[in-house]
Amino acid sequence: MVRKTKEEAEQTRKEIIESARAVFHQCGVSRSTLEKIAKEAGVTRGAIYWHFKDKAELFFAMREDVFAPMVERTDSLLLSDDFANPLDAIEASLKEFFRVLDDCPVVREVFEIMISRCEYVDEFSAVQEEAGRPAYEFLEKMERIYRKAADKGMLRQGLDPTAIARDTWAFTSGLLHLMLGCQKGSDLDKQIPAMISTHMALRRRA
Amino acid sequence: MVRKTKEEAEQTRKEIIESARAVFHQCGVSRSTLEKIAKEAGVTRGAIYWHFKDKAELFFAMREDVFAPMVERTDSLLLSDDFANPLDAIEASLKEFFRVLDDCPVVREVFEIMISRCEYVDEFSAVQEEAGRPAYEFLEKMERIYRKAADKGMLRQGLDPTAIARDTWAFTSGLLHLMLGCQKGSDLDKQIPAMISTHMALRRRA
DNA sequence: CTATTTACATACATTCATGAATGTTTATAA
DNA sequence: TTATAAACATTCATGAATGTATGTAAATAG
Repeated sequence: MVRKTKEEAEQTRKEIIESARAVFHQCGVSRSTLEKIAKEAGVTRGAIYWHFKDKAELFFAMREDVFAPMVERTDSLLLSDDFANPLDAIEASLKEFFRVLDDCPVVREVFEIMISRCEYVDEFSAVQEEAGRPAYEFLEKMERIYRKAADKGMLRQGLDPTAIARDTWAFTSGLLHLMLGCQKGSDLDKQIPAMISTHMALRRRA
Repeated sequence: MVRKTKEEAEQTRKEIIESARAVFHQCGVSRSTLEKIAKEAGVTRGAIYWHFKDKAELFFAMREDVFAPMVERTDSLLLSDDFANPLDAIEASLKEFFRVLDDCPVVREVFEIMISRCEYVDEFSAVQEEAGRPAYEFLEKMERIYRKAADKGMLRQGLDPTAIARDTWAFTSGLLHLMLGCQKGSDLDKQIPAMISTHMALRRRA
């Protein structure tokens, strides 16, 4: 039985991506053979080669599925007008980001793959650059919002918006890596909201 | 010409490690074949198998060569008695860490390999755990020193040593990852000392 | 209704990469 | 001085993994 309908084909495409995520997460990207992924998805390598040019393209597709919604989600909080204090927008956005990471296994797995189960060389160095752009955009957003907070007088005296934006930038990156890196026996997950609160409290007006 | 003297053998061992670092950095660990590494070192795979059980063991050796001196170096500053203010010890230690990373290519390459050119699965998941321990020890040290600073009255009012230790922990991890990840065209390197100063200034008594 | 694609499965050729086995000198210990 | 073992080089067998080429049945366009 071959030649499925268009919707069925789209479904197998999704199943291949799901399987790729599972196998990537378990074996690491380089040790994940297309045969394993195909078997996990209940298809043959032929199906994968039909939908994707090679493993790299499959990897990109898997990543994009998760990244875009994530950025949109956090940005909507970051740029929301519902917060009188811009610092509250930052705090809410950061907490939302890590909350999703904490209780959405799909998202978490993709981030774990990207952080500790992929080697960024050759075809994959492009991924690293693409992941670097959102990071820099995050920095710019932080700077803008901290400046707005300063204008509104919500920032603690003597703080430079650019400088503390960089501090928040590094803090967020580090939190992400620590959460996904040293997960095992640690109860870090539960302390993250408090850590974010502490971080923001450092820059609130007394 | 075979059967070198003991010192010569030790020398080729070191050359193998050097070559492994170069090849790991260029190709990523999984795509680094022992043949490539051997050729780079001017030996054959036989030599590598003589000195190391397999690629993983070679990887561990390469890592250990760089890590231990690094921890010792930063710890000596961190636990030094030369600083009247414990916060100065932290600041000096962090700056020293990133200074070495910045102008010692060997150290930088090893960290880059560990962060973005290695997949932490199977044999290598042990590496991640070993790298996680120093991270937790760093957290504990931070906590102790911040507490000491609090006792001496050098800490800004209302700050909890444990909480800001975690903040510094995440900050440092993030700085490391940002520095090694998004290196390319950014001038991040030059801003790192200022970022550390800013970070510490946030917790100094006004 | 049939011609053409689509959406795969199957088969094949080729290319590494590994680990072990074995060979070969030569330092070194006795 | 010689036996032993160190420090490699060479060779071999084997097992993936990849990409491509080809087969094929069913959906769909006309």
